[in-house]
Amino acid sequence: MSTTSATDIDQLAASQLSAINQRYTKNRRQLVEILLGTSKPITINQILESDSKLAQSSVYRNLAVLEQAGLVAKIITNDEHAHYELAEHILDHHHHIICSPCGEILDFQLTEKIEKALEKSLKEIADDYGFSIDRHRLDLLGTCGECSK
Amino acid sequence: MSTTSATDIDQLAASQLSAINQRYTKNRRQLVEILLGTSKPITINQILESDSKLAQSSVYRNLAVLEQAGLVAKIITNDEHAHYELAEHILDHHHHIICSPCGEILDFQLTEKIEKALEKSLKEIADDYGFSIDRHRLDLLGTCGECSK
DNA sequence: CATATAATAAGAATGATTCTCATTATTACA
DNA sequence: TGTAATAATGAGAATCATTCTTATTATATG
Repeated sequence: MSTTSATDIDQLAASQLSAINQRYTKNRRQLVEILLGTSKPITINQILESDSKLAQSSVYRNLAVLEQAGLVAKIITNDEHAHYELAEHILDHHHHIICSPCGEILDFQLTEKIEKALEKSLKEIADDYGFSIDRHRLDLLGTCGECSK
Repeated sequence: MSTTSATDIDQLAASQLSAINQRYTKNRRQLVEILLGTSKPITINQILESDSKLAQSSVYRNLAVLEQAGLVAKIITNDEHAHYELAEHILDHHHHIICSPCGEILDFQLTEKIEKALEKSLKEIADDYGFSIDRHRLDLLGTCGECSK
C-alpha cells in the first residue's frame, strides 16, 4: 500500500522505539518483518504459526511495546482475537472491511474527497463535544464472498 | 435521540424476541428499561451496579439474547469492557466518540449529507471486495474535556 | 390445573491476555 | 575490550471478562 522500504522502516522503528526508551531488538525486528510481509492484519496466533521459535509471551509483550511506540496498530473487532498491522504512517491511512463469519480483515481506503469531507465533519463534531481527536476508525462489517457461498 | 416511547419499545421487544422464539421476561424487560434510561452506552458492570438484584450470568445471557433479537447493540472498543446500548432502529443511526483515558462513550450523528455520501461510497467499496454489507461503524477516538484537564 | 419447556442464578470452567521471575542479551563505561 | 548495570526474553503461573453447567424456578399451553 505504501512505498516505505524495509530499511526506512528499520530506521523509523529504531527511532520511535528509542523515543520511549525501548530497544529495537531481534524479536521486535522480526515482528515488524512479519507484519511487513502480510497484506492484511493478522492475529497473534497467525504470528506464532508463522515462526515456531517465537515465544507467545514475548510476542504479546513486544506487540504492546511496538504499539506504544506508534509502530503497530491493534485492531479490536468483536469478541475474537485482536489483529495487528503496521501503523498508519507506514501503511497510509485506511479503514477495515471485516467478515463477521470468518473474522478476516482487509484494508480499504475512501476516495480522497470523501475522506477529507469526513475528517472536516469529525473535527467539528469533536469540537462540539469538547474532545481532542486522536484518530478515527471506520469499519465495514459484513460477509466476504467466500463465506456467503 | 429518538421519540420511540417505552410502550412502543415493549411491543417491539416482544415481537423481535418472539421472532427468534424467545420470551420477553421480567429480566429482559428490566435490561431494556435500564438501557432506555441512560443517555450513553454502558458496561455490564454499570448495569450490575444500577440494580444489585441482577445476576451477572443472567445479564450476560440476556444481553446476548437481546443482541441476537436485534434490540441491543454491543460496542467493542479497545481492551476493556464491552458497552451496550439499544439498537439503531430504536435510537437512530449514529456513531461513537470514545474517550481513551476514561473509556466513556458518547453517541453522535453525521450530517445527513455526509452520512449519505459515506454510505454510497461504502456500498461501492463492498461491491469491489465482493462483500455483502451488514453495517458500518465509525468511531472517533480521543480525550474528553474532563480527562484533558 | 398439569405438564412441558424455557429462563434463572450460582458458581465452575474457559481462554485470551498479562504478570512473574530466573535467565540471557545488550549497553555504557572503565 | 572486559565488566557492571540494566533491559529483554521466555516458560509458566495468574488474572479476569465472559461463557458454560446444572439444579431450581417461572411461564405458557392444552
